[in-house]
Amino acid sequence: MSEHEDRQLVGAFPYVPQQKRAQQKRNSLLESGRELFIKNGYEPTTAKEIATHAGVAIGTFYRYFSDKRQLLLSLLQNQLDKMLPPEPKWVMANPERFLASILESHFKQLEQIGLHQVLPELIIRDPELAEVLIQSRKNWHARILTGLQQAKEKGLTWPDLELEMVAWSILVILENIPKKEKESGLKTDCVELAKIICRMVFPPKGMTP
Amino acid sequence: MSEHEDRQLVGAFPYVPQQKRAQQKRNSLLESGRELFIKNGYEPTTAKEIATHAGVAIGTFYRYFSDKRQLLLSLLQNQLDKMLPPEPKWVMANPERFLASILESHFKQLEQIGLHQVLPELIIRDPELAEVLIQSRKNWHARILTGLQQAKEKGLTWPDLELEMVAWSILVILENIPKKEKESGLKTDCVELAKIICRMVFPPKGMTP
Amino acid sequence: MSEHEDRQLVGAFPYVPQQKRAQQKRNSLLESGRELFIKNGYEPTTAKEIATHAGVAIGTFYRYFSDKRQLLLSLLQNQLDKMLPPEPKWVMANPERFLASILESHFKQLEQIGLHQVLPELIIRDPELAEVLIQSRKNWHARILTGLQQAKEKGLTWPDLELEMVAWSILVILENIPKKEKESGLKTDCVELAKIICRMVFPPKGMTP
Amino acid sequence: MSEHEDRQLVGAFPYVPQQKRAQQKRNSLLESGRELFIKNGYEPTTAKEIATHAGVAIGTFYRYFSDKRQLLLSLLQNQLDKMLPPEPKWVMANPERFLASILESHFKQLEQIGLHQVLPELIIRDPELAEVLIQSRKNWHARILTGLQQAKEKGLTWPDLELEMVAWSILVILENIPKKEKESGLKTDCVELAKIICRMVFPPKGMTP
DNA sequence: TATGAATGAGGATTCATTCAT
DNA sequence: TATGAATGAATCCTCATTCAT
Repeated sequence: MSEHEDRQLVGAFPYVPQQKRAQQKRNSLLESGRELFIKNGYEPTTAKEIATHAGVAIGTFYRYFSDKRQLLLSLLQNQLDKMLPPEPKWVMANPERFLASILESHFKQLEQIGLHQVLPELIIRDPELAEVLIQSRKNWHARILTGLQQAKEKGLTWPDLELEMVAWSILVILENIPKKEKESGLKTDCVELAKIICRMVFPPKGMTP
Repeated sequence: MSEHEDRQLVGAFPYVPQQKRAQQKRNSLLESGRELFIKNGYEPTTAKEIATHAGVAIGTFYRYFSDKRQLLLSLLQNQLDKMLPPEPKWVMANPERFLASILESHFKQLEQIGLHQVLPELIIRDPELAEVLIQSRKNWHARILTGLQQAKEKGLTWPDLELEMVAWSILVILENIPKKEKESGLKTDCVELAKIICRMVFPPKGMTP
Repeated sequence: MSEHEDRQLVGAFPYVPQQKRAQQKRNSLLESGRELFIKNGYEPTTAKEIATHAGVAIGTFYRYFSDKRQLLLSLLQNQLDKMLPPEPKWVMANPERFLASILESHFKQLEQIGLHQVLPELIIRDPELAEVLIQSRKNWHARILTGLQQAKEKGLTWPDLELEMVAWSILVILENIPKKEKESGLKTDCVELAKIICRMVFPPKGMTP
Repeated sequence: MSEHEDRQLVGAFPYVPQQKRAQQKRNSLLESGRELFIKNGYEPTTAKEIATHAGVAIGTFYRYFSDKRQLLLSLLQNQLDKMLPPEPKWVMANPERFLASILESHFKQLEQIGLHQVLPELIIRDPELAEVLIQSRKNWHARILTGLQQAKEKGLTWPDLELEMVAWSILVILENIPKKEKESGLKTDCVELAKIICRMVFPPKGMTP
């Protein structure tokens, strides 16, 4: 039943089609929504636009989604799934490798990050959605935190490390890289970035902490 | 002529009233706009709402602002002015003190930060406005960068410090603190934060770099 | 494909419906517009009024017309087509018969003349529209002129006839008859009118020019 | 009391100032109204515009005129006065001279004709005003008619002349000359025009009617 | 008198949503 | 199922008019 894999969990959807043809139509709407939300923002994008872009009639839009918001939620559902961490194990020997993996998995999801641009607009208006997003961030945060804790327990980090705050700092930096790249137009040098972050966490090699 | 002091410069707008009474009304509209934008977001806030909240008729709104966007720009004009840096001198002896001053000046502007919540919504739709905001960020960034450069020239920092990226990291962290506080409900411990940041920049005291 | 016959060409408007039902609705709007424009004038007539009069919602109005002006243009498009001349051949033997035909075809278009009442209001504000109307008049003028020329070449007219100006005079007289009838409430005596006009053009029967 | 000469007769005016200064202000408003009505039409011209153009505040506008319509009426009152006929006596010996005088007096009032452009817009909406204008036309018509009658009584015209209709035709031609000149950009040749008109009225010289 | 700030009714237009075909 | 016509609430904005200064 692999067709049901991404069945939506948020809200009660009017209809998740069983037939392949219909599935395609639904996906086409999702994809159109994603593109238009990213390009024009959430509010300014109309249901009609999405339908037209997807090559279906407006009535069809409302067959698959109760409204614009629900399409967005489905989209996020999909994306948040993709955001699930690729086993973020903090490898003690070479912490920078850990960061590399996080950065890698993060940047490979550039499209999904596109949606991130849209979210701030929504968080204010949609507390339910905000909650979902905050949870997602908390997961990220927790994963980073866990890694740090393990490293700390092994005596690898600064002994007085404020785990919470460092984890948060790392999270914030990672989150904002796409924005930085977009504004500057330059690709970020991951090695340098990892070095910087590691200095927050680990004392210099030659120094006994 | 103190009445003219904060005359607005944003746009070529119809009217900035000369009379005290009218000035008050205009400010009242600005303040109402700020509150509602922060509370409900930009798009969902209507001109009528702002007028009603300010206790004036809708016509009065349009007397002072060509539209909602103009009001927002005026608001930002005010706020961005307030963001001008309070003598951002990087005091070599005690770098954490420098951070303290930045953090301090930053947190004292909590209201302005409120507006920041609104901005992402706008950046997609309003490239002109986006430009203004990006400029403002660049100023912040430049100021932090300058401080770091001076410190580096004095041999105080890690010798291989990637100035640009460190400055950007610091900026991002500072920018996101209000959001963090809002989400977690906790006040940030500035001392800890300063310590973390300093580790990105300076080698440990006892260590000759 | 008779459904496509009277597809509108004015402007690039959203939608000319393919379905019969919708066509009817569109025509109903056109007719309502015509009536209200004639009765109340162009400016004072609102889109809402037209929609209500046509028995549809305001949204439906904007489905078929981008705005009031567009509706008017469509209306004129229809009417100007109807104004195309019914073979305006100047029959040499009996010039008054020629006039009769013009007058006849002119008076049979009383509804279209209704719209003429509306036009002066628009010409000032809408140069594009004014151009269309002036062209239409020029056509009329040209047709009258051609007839006169033929008559002149055959030696039927006053030899020193100022063709241009006579044609213009006839045009003006014809154009204003509806107004005259409206103001006086009396039907115009076409025979008398024809006689008067013919005296401008032709020397008396018994007189060799 | 020559200052009172053009005291308004239409409606009850809020205020006709006695003082010279105020009179100037009032005239300035009238003149501004005239210019703007002619340039932009009646409806689209706002009271504010008129006031600004006249260099006074909007409140002042309403001191002198109850509203836009009343300003227009005052304007027409002035103009209609100017339209009073310069003793239109039909000189039997040379009828073309008569026409010359009419045409002359008519073309000397080109500015007033400017207002004529505005009237059609109003007639539909303002029956009271329409009445005034129709009366004015009737006066013109009556004057032309009288001249023709005298000529007819003297046996100068076609014996079967339809006085009413000829008078009307002449009126219509005269009325439309400014429009013609505006559209074609050419000055009308009065002599030719007079010739044409005379042929409607008088039999050829050599011919005993 | 003159000013111009304030008012708010009213017109234009959009778009989410429904429903008959 | 798919369509797209129809709806009308909601928003934007203007402008005639009033009234406190």
